[in-house]
Amino acid sequence: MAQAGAGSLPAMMVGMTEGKQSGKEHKQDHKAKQYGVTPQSEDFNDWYNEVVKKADLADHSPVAGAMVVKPYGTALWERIQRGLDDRFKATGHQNLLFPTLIPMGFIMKEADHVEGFAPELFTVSKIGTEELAEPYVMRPTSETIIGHMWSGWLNSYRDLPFLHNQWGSVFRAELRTKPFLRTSEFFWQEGHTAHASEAEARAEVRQQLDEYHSFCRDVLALPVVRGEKTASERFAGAENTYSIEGMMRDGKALQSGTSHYLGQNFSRAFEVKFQTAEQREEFAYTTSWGLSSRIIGALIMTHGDDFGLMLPPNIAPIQVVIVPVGRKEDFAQMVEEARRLAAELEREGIRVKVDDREGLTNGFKYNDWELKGVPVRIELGPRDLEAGQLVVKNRTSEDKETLGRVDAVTSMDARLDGIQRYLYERAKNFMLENTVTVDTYDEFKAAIEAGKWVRAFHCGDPESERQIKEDTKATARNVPFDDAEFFADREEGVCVHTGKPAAYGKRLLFGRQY
RNA sequence: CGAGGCGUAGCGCAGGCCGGUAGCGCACUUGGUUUGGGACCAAGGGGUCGCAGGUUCGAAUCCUGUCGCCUCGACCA
Repeated sequence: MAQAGAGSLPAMMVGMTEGKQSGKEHKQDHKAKQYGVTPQSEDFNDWYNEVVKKADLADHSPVAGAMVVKPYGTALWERIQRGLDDRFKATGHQNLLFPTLIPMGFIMKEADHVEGFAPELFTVSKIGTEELAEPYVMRPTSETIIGHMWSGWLNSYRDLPFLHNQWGSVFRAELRTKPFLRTSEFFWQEGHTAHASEAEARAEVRQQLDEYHSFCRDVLALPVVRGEKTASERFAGAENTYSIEGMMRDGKALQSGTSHYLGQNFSRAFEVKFQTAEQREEFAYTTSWGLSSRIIGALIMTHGDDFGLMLPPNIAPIQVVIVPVGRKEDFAQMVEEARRLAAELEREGIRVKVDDREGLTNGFKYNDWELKGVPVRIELGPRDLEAGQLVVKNRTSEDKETLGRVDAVTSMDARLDGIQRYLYERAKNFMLENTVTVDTYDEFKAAIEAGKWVRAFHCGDPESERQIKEDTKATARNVPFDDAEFFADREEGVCVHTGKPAAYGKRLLFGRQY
């Protein structure tokens, strides 16, 4: 019975595998069906674009490089927002909202900042037909206007720290775009804080990066490497930039969140100063940190497979989908039963959806929910009802299980936890297996060419980094922290590129990147 | 923004070289038969051929421009 269905699975898997290997015609087949996607191994780009579209995450808008995030994608983003927002609040941060339009002059006030952002600014120079005396820019980030406002709000050290965060979107013109990964407008959170001392500001920078890290690990099941960016990869206007880097299933790195120590650069430019307890005047020490909707791209590319998305239960908008099966005359009753079951699962705190769509075959529904990455599917039919059992299938497994109904409900939470852990372990192992340690430039090039991450010594010279990028398209992702759980060992050596003594006292992580 | 490719029904495509008023598969609607891994039969609905100009008696087709998407490059989260 249930085994009959499970029995035909391997045949289908083989079919999919053949499709991978024999080229164009099969690719057309994948595309022709509304719910099939090009296998990852055949064309990772096509796979990604098709998953985004067919899983109903996002769609292209008529505006160049600006996407529309559809309800399913937005549900995902909202869950990410809520998770992060709770964490920010728990550490004393407050949300506020700044204008999208920033006076052009503000951007000009911090030298590195201007230089970094000038090429990608959208500018508003008219209202109606009236030319503006001073144009606005669409914010590429909000350090400047926040600095401007802070200068008016800050008098005494007693006012500090400012622990602010804004949820919104920013604009950075992109000539080459990709949904979630690189769009001209993107959605994010930008935290901005001001402190009375460098030490406190630095602690904040680290705290928020760690927050991103644990959120990625525990909620998104994304293993990420915490570390500091090299000088050439630093945020425009920052003293130090730190990042979390994740590995996608094509071996490329994705910077998944950043945190910056801005020192007094912006506070000087915007006169964000205060009186100390000793009655001296001092500029505030500021930070900023951001995580964007790009993280959805990380979820897609870290966990997804040839069947589509695979969402970690802790973030999945729908954790369990119930598909009522059986003959037409039983369907209405099965839907009833499925709703009853859904209510039981909801009482366990689980997010459930009953697929009560009529006229679609079960197989179609199974594929549909697999494409959308729902972690667990339950099949409920007359036979199950009679036997007091359910057929349960994890998105992460090929096998169906037949379980007693009560057990299935009470063990669902543990099952979801298991899937969550499995996804993290799988991604972690993938990252570790695809990272190699090298000591020669030839090995370096070969490893990058093979789509790996590379751990290598570097002299710290930006010109050498530039050269490496030109040769290999790989950049220094970051210098892992001493207490990063991956790649943290301190070592001495010589630069893999120049042969000069290595900087940083450890190997850097290099890779091609999104 | 440079080079290349592509825009024809919701999706995937054919037609274009050789101009004559648009077609296929899937999806959709209705009816019937089905239903535990992408159903079947029958009858239907849906397209100013991305947009704007031009050439022509006539343009999906030829020409020019423009917008958008994809790949590579330069730039970036």
